[in-house]
Amino acid sequence: MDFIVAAARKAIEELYGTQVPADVISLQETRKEFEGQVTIVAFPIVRYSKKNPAETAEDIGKYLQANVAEVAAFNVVKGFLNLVLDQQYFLRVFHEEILGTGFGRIAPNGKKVMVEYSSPNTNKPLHLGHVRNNLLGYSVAELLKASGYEVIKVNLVNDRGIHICKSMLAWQKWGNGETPENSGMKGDHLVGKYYVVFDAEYKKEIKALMDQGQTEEQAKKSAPLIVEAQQMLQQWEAGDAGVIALWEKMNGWVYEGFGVTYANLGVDFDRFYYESNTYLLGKDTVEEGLEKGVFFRKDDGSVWIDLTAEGLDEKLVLRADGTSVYITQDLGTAQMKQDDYQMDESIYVVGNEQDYHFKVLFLILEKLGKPWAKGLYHLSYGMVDLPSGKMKSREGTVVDADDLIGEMIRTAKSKTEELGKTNDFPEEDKNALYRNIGLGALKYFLLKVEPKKRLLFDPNESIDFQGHTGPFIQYTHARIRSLLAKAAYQPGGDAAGVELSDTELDMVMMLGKYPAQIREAAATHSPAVMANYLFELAKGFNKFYHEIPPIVKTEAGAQKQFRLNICRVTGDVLRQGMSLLGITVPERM
RNA sequence: GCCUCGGUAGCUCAGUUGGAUAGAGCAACGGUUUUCUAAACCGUGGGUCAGGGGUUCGAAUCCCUUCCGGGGUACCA
Repeated sequence: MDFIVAAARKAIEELYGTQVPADVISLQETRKEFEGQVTIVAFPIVRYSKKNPAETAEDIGKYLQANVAEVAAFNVVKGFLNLVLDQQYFLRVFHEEILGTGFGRIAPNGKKVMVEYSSPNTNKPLHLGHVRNNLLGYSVAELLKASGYEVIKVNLVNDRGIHICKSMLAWQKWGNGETPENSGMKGDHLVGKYYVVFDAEYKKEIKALMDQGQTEEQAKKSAPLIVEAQQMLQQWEAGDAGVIALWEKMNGWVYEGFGVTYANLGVDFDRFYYESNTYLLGKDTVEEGLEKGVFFRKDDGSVWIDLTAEGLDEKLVLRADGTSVYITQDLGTAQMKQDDYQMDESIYVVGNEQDYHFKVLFLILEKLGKPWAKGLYHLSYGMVDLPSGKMKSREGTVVDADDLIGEMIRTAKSKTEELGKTNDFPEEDKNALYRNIGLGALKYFLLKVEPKKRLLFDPNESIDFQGHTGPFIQYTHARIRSLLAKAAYQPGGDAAGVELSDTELDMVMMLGKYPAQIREAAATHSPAVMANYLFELAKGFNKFYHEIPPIVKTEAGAQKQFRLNICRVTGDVLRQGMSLLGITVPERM
């Protein structure tokens, strides 16, 4: 629509003798209740026209109608100039751009971006919060790929630390040699079970100590279990062969379990980093900062950065005993990732409880003069809450990822069977379909909400399969595929002899937006943008489908071919767009 | 306390480079199947865009302020 802006500026120049910047021409889609497709707002122009908005709009409308071939007519309503574009214009756009093979494919931009997501702890299974993280990370990576980036998906696994030692210790004490094999329990769940056991036993000890007169704080520090876990962590850091072997064994179980969950979610990674390899990094960076005078050392030997000038606090970057803290590691890891890949941008998909951490991290890297620091971005997303509030593993209120996936598939199965449309499917296809629909519903549910907003999940209310949902879009796609098959669709056709009805025009306009939607979703790191667009498109298609006479039974000709082309492109855009959300669409359902 | 992110229909959410009478889905009610899949379509009702002030021709959108909610503010990660 750039040509409208250009023409309007020319109109103003010729009518009023003054040049105006492009942003004076405010273009918007014409609201449904008025005639036309594009609207120019007259108010910003009045200071150049020196006339009232209605007269200004009238002037420009007349000029455009006379001088721009595509402008067939216009009307003015309260200072809004609504332009009616020629049908031929839309038909040309449809046949030359939308119908082309490259539609929706954006050329490589030569830039490399890293997306770090998932990044789980290895002491317990994944829950709904992780699911949101994984789906967001995967989708953002796909969106960036589609908008021209080279993408590296990275998972930074937190595989060491006190929490893992807790599981290890509890298993050692009370596990009786239980393994995933002999118990039939998924590895990550098994390890998680002992994490819970640890916590329960630890609490008992605390209570006992408090009964003996200790304060809660003392008790928490002196309970034998926590002391033992800390010793275990020290042994781990010292490279104790027995502890390392146990650690490797139990982490192995967890990775096997995570692998299954990742496969079910359909997410993947190009590279895994492990904190056991990175937790010592960052000390060089601290040295560098001291040399550059960005950091300073206190009398006790601890190293700090003063960010009060930026409205933040003083922040510790190295402990007095010379060991790393979280941010030390992250400074080092950021440098390592940069050295490994030399990417232009780097996105961290991490919950909003770490907003402050990343603000500080990026600021420090900038102060250290890292040229790549400006390419860092924290994709911060809101927590997934239950009606009762936050999910808490200790109170057993977490929604387990594997359970949820299983439940979604079962629900999809029962809903599908209720409808009875797939009774003739082979068993294998049925199961694939249930999985398709169940996961489609779950993924869409999580991705349609703007990332930074918190998300409410009610375990007692199953996720919908009707209305603004994944299955709605999947259904629309299946319907299109079925129709095309019945009509024995063949590509081809041109604008000659085609008349556009209102819904057909709507479809052409909506389809035309697809590339811009990819760009916007990628630029704003928001799968929700794509999700909402696809819903609008599917809704528009269903309306179109109901309004026009049955295509299959229509007599062959330009109009029929045009409608089939609309069906085909809509199906393709739905399929491609959903794949950018990590959702697959079925051929039948 | 300070920092930060939210608050839009009964519920879940769209809508912010400032534009027309604020939109969907669910739920409720009514209609559509001798027509290509009714997981669909059409219609009805439903709003103090948290409150107040300001800027503007025009504010859900920008500024100030109050209230409510989340998160952060560790020599934890």
